[in-house]
Amino acid sequence: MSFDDVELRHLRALRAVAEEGSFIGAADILGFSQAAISQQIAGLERAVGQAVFDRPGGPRPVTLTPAGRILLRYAEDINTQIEAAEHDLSDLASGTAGRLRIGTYQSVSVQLLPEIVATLRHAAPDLAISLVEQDEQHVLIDALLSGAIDVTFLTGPITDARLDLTELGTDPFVVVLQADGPLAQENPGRSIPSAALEGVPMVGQHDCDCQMQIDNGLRACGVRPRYVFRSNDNGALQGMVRAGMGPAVMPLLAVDRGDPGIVVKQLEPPMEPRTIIVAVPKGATPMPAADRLIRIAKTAGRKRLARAPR
Amino acid sequence: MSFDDVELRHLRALRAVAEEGSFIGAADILGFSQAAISQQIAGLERAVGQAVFDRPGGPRPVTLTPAGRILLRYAEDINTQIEAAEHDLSDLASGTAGRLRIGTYQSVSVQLLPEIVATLRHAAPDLAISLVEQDEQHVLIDALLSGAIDVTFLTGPITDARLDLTELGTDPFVVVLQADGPLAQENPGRSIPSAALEGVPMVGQHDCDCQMQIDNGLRACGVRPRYVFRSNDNGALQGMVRAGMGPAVMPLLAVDRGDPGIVVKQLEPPMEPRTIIVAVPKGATPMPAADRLIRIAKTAGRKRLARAPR
DNA sequence: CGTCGACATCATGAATAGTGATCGACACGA
DNA sequence: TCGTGTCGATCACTATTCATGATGTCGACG
Repeated sequence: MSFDDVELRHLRALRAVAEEGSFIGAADILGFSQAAISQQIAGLERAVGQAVFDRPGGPRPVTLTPAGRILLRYAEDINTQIEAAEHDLSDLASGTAGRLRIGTYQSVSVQLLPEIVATLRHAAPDLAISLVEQDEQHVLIDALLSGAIDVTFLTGPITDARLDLTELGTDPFVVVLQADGPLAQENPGRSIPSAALEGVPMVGQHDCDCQMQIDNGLRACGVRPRYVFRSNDNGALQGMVRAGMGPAVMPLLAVDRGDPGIVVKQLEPPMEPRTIIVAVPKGATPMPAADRLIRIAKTAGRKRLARAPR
Repeated sequence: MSFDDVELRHLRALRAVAEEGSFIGAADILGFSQAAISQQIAGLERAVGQAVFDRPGGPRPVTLTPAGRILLRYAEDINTQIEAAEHDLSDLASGTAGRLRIGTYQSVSVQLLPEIVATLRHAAPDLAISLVEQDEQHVLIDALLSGAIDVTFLTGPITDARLDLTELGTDPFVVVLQADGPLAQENPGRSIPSAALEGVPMVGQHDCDCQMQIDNGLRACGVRPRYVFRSNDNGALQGMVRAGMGPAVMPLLAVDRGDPGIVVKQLEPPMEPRTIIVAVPKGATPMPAADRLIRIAKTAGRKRLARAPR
């Protein structure tokens, strides 16, 4: 018989008896017989090795011993914890409260995510959403697998057996040109042949997953890109295009199409587009809030992205 | 099946499995079979209404679900509480730590209590001793019965069925005279007849339990006391005696006998002495620290007080 | 494709919790 | 002082729960 035999049942009985001042009252509250309460308290006292109640006998109320008072204080605290846990878990189950940590990267952050987050906030006002922006995809994946984030956006094509992937659609790579620059004038249509970029000084991001995909795509078209300006800020890139530094190949999502100083053209032949993906850990129990996010993201993707391939 | 069915056993299993990453490991730690752990986790999951572990199957370790992570955090907290409770209770049982609140009143505070507290501190260095000084006895008794203090000094004679009384000894009432005043010169022996006080201006305390006992005692000897100065500070009273304001009748414990300006004489016939008593609530489980205090106080009483009557 | 490792499940026996009845103690009122 | 009522303890009994060992199932790995 030791302290480890204390169970929540005992603490609940302790609380009830202390509140009611009688075993019978506690029995009523807890829905047990008086004998059950008597035995529970006896069990508790055996476990802690000392009496927790003084029983004056007769119709007088039982009172806490010093040990009982100490124990009761902890019992109250523990009860509070349990209730908080219950609350948190029901929040989690409903997906409408608690915490959702979302991994994201720049181009998604700019255009797609604000709309998704707004919708999610509206659907679950008490959900604490936190965003982790990180342009290196493998870092996002590591964070997801380690539990540092609950769900993350990624770009495909990608296959990873440890992830559960949901494709939202595709985001084509486009060429961004100075609106009245020579390349735009030479190519008045909606597209521009990839050969037109060969040897042209360009602007682009610093080496990252996204830029590598662009460069690989260009090389596949026979273009060896030459960069005269690099920045990871899409607005800065677009500003440089506008200023005539050179064209940029960017994912469409990253382009601010309201800018009159630039024009957007499709590459001919088109590069394989990247797919926008939401990922959660494979096999792991999903957070309902993450499920909700994915549903919302799919809706947003249908509206804002090209149809997903296959 | 509801959240109320969660028991500490479940949380212990949760912790063990989460730490070990396997049911079998947890079973080893807790000293159960693997089947038992499996059932405990299953019971926990039924109680909370959602899975707490993802079982990937095969030799890969089980991992917490989001719900499991939340629950585990609370489980850790609760475990901490339980351990703290165990610690506090063992402190209480040994009486060497924790908290002891002692009720006291002025004359005990001055001479008897410092020695007792010093001894107690030496015997139980980690015990947090707090003193509540209050000269109105019924307030001390109320505080004791309501649990605001754990043990209190009182003065007798007293009978109260709600209290468990321990008499430490008696503290006689004595007459304090100006050393070279007329009353001292007229009564060179060790005692003074009560009649000598009749009509003499005296100094005494404001009306309190103690002073009432003195006045009743004097009246029983046929003396109607007349006070020309009152203070509840024993030092002030003694100073007034020294200054020749008049004699005082005080409990011996309250007299600073090292003062050469005063002499102490027994009253003849003697008044019924007050008894010094330590009280704890009757019937209630005693605090071991209170028991220890009482034992120490009895020793101190034997040394410093007259033998307790009968 | 078979084996191994790990969890689930099942049948069983033991421990335990809960129940209703009864006992004993105490305060209170006649 | 003696019922009397109230309350907790205890008892015997029942139902539930718990733990076990054996077996089943699933996935990973070679």
